[in-house]
Amino acid sequence: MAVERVRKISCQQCPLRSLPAFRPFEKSELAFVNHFKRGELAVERGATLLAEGSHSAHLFTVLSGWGFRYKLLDDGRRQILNYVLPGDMIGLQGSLMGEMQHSVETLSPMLLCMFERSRLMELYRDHPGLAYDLTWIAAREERMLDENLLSIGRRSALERTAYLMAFIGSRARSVGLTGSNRVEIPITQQHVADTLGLSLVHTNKTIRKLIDLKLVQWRDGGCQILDMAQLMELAGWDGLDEGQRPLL
Amino acid sequence: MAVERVRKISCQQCPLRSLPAFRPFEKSELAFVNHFKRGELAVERGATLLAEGSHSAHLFTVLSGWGFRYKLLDDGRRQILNYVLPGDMIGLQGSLMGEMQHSVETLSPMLLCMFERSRLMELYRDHPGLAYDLTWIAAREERMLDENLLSIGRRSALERTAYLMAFIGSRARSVGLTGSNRVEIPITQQHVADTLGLSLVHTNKTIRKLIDLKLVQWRDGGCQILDMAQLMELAGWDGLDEGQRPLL
DNA sequence: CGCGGTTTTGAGAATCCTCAAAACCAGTGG
DNA sequence: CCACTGGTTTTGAGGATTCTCAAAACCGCG
Repeated sequence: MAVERVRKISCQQCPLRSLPAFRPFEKSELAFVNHFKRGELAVERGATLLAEGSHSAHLFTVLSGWGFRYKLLDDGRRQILNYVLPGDMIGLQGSLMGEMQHSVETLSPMLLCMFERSRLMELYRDHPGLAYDLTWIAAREERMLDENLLSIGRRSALERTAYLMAFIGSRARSVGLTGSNRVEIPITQQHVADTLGLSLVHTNKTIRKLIDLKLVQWRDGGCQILDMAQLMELAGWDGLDEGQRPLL
Repeated sequence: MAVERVRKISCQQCPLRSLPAFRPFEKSELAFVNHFKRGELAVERGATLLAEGSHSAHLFTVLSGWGFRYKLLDDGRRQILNYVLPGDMIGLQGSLMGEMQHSVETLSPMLLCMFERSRLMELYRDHPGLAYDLTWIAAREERMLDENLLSIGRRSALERTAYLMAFIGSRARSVGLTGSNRVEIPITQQHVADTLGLSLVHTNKTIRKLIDLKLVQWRDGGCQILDMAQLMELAGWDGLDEGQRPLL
């Protein structure tokens, strides 16, 4: 995984932080986060950031780029568990519990914020607000997984696909990833299939229906959302109710 | 939900705490948890402990009994997300984030430990170790959901069913729920179906195969695990690697 | 004995899968 | 500039899995 260290931008002037999706931080919190941050990391598309079974889990926050978390069965069947977008933490589970039980791979070039795992205790000791935030972040992930589970378990292929597009689309929109006013998602239909528990062929036929309905577009090796409202309607999904969230 | 308050047993002499599954607590931690605990609650089978959409989420730990978390689609389709056993927390997600996004129902009479949600900040402020534990607990739930997602998404009906039996069985065993040396699980096949994303009929036919293989038994309105190792083998599942975990 | 909840069985149908091959497309090297 | 390559999308066809509908059997309980 060709990796490149780059200079460290201070958290105080992190471009993400000004987005309305994130709650404003106190000066002291910001100072600690900045102290907690070791540096930045640039990785290319297709890199494996964290590997299942590994014990040296690092702790990151995504500054830019897309990725996904997944697990494999012994015979190679893959299940994508969730996607990671700018502002999301990676490796919290592994940092707390020791061994990684899932892998994380990039879908695009990605810029990451690396944290000093050894300072985690310091965080809990001196910054209860941030500690609370970390639990909150874990609970948010849990919530997304609950939704995904509902989707895979109980929605039809068409509903599921519509749900996934709307889900990723609205997450992307919330962090300003609206390239030329239209959300673009750098995933292949194989990723969609592995997320939804469907075969590639059937996924393709299902996506085609969404394309024919003009709800999405498939271009340049990725997906564009054309009509979020209709997708949500089709999926019977109300959207994420998130107010502001913490950004570490 | 006919509810009955009962007297408060001190956390210091909580019967669960002596199980090897739980990490020993410091005196000061125990003292705080005891202070955090408001009292106990006894509910009967079939009670709805927490309801999706509700804002008055309480925070509990299960002392005894079984339950499950679930979500519903508008038309009534139900997805069971996970089960709750003695030692598990209920309502953490809702306590932190405000609104409940799932419901919790009991599968048996249940005895609960109620916590004073207003003291959560106190916990984060004065007990970093416990704060860490709460994040850990959230991460553990996330891990279980990851597993369930993998199962529903990528395992066949037979593998899925074997996985679920082994999963619940080993969780039960880890908290000493081995009634007469054989794990007994108080769920119906409808619950299994709603957990695995299968229809009731197909679930029944799949369970029958496991019964014919003498891996499980179905008796007295519940399920008994006969051969955990074989179930794990069939599912291609390695088991929970959990060491000791916190008990709040 | 009757009742409600649960499990079981059968049968036909819909969904979704696998296999296989073609089409498409961007990037690479000749 | 074009042929080649590897990755991705598309299409067709047959088959397996899983679903729905319907009814019967079972079972503890009042």
